[in-house]
Amino acid sequence: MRLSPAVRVSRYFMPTMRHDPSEAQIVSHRLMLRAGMIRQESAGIYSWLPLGFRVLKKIEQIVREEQDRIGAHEILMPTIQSADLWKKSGRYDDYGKEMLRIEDRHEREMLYGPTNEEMITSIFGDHAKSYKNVPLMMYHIQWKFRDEIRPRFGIMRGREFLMKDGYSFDLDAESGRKSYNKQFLAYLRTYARMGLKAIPMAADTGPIGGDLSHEFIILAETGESEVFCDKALLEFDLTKTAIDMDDADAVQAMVDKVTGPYAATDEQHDQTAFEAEVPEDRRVTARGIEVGHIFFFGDKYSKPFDAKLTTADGEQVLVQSGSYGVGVSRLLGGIIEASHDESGIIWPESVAPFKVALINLRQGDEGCDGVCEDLYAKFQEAGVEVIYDDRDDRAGVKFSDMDLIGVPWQVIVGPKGVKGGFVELKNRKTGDREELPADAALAKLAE
RNA sequence: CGGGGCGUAGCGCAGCCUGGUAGCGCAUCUGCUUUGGGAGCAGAGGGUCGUCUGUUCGAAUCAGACCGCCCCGACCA
Repeated sequence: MRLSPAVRVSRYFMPTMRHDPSEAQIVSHRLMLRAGMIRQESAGIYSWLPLGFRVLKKIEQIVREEQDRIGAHEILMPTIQSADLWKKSGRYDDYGKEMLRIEDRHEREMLYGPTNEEMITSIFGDHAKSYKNVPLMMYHIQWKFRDEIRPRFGIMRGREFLMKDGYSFDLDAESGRKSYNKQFLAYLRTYARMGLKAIPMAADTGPIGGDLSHEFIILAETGESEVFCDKALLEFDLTKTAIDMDDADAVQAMVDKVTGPYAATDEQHDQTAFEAEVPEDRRVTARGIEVGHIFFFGDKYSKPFDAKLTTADGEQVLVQSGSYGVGVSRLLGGIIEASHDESGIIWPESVAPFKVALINLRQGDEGCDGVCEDLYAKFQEAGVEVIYDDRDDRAGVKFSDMDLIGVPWQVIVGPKGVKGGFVELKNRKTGDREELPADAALAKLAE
């Protein structure tokens, strides 16, 4: 989806706040409200304002690209589902009060979907009948609703949230593992592209057993659970390694490499094993935020939905499946928790709402206006997303707002610079500034 | 759902105890002066005090019920 390439702050809807709203406790919630990215509509339910929407879409797009890269196909299933589907799997009763149940005008039982295993299994099962139809992966990025007992932390644990959920379909468990592995690596790439260090941790596999369930955790002080891992995992960078996703052995080797070192959430943690496996100086104990969960569940859903495939030998077997979730909206909060300072958000360039903030320090000054308008047009021509602060306001207001919303680069145009033939380029993250001619700044940012 | 707290202008809050014309800071609008890190002066607009019921001559203030929101706990992408 295409986002507008450039906006003027004077014509934008960006209700920034100078003070912290009293209801926000954690950093990401406070900053998202202050930056005018979201607005709470109800407990755990938010409207996405222009700035927040842009970031949400950028994150969504990265998730999408990495799913496409491993050959998963995007679909879109509805938010509202029929209770019948869930009665078939038995989860209509199991899910309890977290499921938002509604009734239509004909008094049919419906629900706002908390996830889509039932639906995708019935879609697949109705149309795929042969071993020739697999392996197959499909995913969608859709709003979900879980009626949390106590929503909190803003977007991090809302009731309505945007989630990518993917599903794999295979003829047997061995092939299923290959699909699982592909998703595993896709997840590492996805998070890395957002500037996050996500650590896969073995998760509870429930009644199915096996080793095919991982939670992806990013480290942040405000994390909901305590996690323990080998420091080696923090130093590993998958994006630096080229790998052929169709080479099952290479993929497995990579997964083994990343799952080798000790890593566990408090639920799975074994202190004795931790101390035995990891030298003291490499033991990391921190708090983590779960931003993804992948799970191979075999025939758990294919059985009730009777989703069977005919093998090459003419036998009927239940399809083997897994599901792969990414909390897309939660990631905004996660990224902010991991990347901010006293002044506000520091977006990694890959998800930043704009790459450049163009700041006119003297709106109405012929020279400043001229340089800014010229740069504004040229950034657009160069395909650089730019937000131009053209408000007739004090410099301090603009500096603060642009720092707050976390745009990676600021191009500052003031009367002194205009006279001297230069603009100032500031890096939001490092705070480094340099003075250089406008053309040079343009060239540097257009790279 | 248990425990705690809050609801007064867009945001942050005071007023409530002890009932009597609804206030402050920031933000907004107008004018002048300012102009490289959230300006100064002067003026202006903005409120069914969460809702309902009661007590009272009179309720933001007292009582009851309800609704909403926040925090702690059990639960979760």
